[in-house]
Amino acid sequence: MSISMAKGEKTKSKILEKAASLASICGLEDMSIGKLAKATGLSKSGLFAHFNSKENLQTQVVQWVAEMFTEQVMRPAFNEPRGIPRIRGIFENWKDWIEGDSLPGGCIMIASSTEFDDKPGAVRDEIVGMMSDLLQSLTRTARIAIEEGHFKADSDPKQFAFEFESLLHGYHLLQRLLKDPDARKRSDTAFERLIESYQADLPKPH
Amino acid sequence: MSISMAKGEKTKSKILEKAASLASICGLEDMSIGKLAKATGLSKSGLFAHFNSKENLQTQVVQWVAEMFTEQVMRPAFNEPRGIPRIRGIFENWKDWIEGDSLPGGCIMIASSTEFDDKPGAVRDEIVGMMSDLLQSLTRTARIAIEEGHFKADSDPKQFAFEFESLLHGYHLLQRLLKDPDARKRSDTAFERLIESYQADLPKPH
DNA sequence: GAAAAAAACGAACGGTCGTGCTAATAATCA
DNA sequence: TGATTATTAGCACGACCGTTCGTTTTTTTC
Repeated sequence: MSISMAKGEKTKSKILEKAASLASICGLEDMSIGKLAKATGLSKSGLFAHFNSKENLQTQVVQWVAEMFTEQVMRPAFNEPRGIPRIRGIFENWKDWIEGDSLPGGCIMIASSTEFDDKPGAVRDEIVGMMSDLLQSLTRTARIAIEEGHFKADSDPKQFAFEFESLLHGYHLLQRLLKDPDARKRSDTAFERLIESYQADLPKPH
Repeated sequence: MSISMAKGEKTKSKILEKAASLASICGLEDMSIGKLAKATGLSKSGLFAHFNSKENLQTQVVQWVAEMFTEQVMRPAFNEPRGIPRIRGIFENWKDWIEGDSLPGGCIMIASSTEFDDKPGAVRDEIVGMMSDLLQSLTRTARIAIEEGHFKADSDPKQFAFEFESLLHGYHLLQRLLKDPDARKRSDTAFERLIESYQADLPKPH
């Protein structure tokens, strides 16, 4: 009766998956329960019963996306060696993620950041937490690069995280709004310049 | 009868001003005609008559905001000397703009870029045009910095424009979503690093 | 001033929104 | 299997959506 966790959770996952797709295209607010019900084949009220408010649904979509992001962008990169290779891994995976390999509408985290920055409430709080965690992860990864001697010892890891994150936002703009065919090249160039400027002098002698 | 251009245009401006404020907070799509009517004191139908569809209203809001941006961010910076000072001017003015000195909800251009990147239509087209123009202006300004000898001769002005724009998006995130008290400092540091890396060697002897 | 034109209003439309209820169905447990 | 519980559906609600239309008010023009 209590440890079951059966059918309900299964369909809830299906719903959240569709919801993430839908929200990535039309936004978390514009994603209505009616549309989502149609997309999943459920009835509006049947779907609603899983979450007990729209705010709840939105919040859980954000959590779902955050897990997805961790799984597809961060975790694979942590198989890379510590330091710059790992940072490069995050960069590459994140670009793929933005291009819509997972969500058809691109990176919800970036989109919802601007959508909810002036809408107080539980959803905003969730997004703030998610983005804070992300920046913290990036900061940690930069700190590791310092420890490994890849980055200059006096580098500011939080500063690096900020500049790294900014770059991805820029890529998002070029790729998804402007559909600039040079988007990858532009962000790659900027990324190399960024790495270079943080990189420790005296690269290993060839 | 034809050259009049009187009361109508005046209230239309008032409407667009309020609309820009409202949209900066809740988004272009979530800004409803009803809310806007309440905010302006007009009746819903009276307001609607000025634009003949919501899409039209949204489009004109985007145009209005673009003009406002040019007026408050770009134009004052063009009083600065050509080259780096002018670029610095744009950067400073844009930060003020994002902080909400003009629009309470921050930079609509950035917000609507992610809101409409997957919604085809006239509004999206308008936003694309606006952002393209903006990047073009930034590119031109960087080219001038090359001409003035401030930037390295082999600098890629479009590349600079991309990195500059990215930075402002990053600032938007820190300032408006995360309310990071170090937002200014972070973006200032990144900006100086950006300028430095494009700057011509051999600064003029002191 | 009166006549003509422009601007704003009020009411209503078909739809969709989020959200409650109650009944039917499906899964689980005894 | 039958009883119980968890999951879905149907229906209805009040509110608001964008939009239309006919009327009234305000502004402009002569």
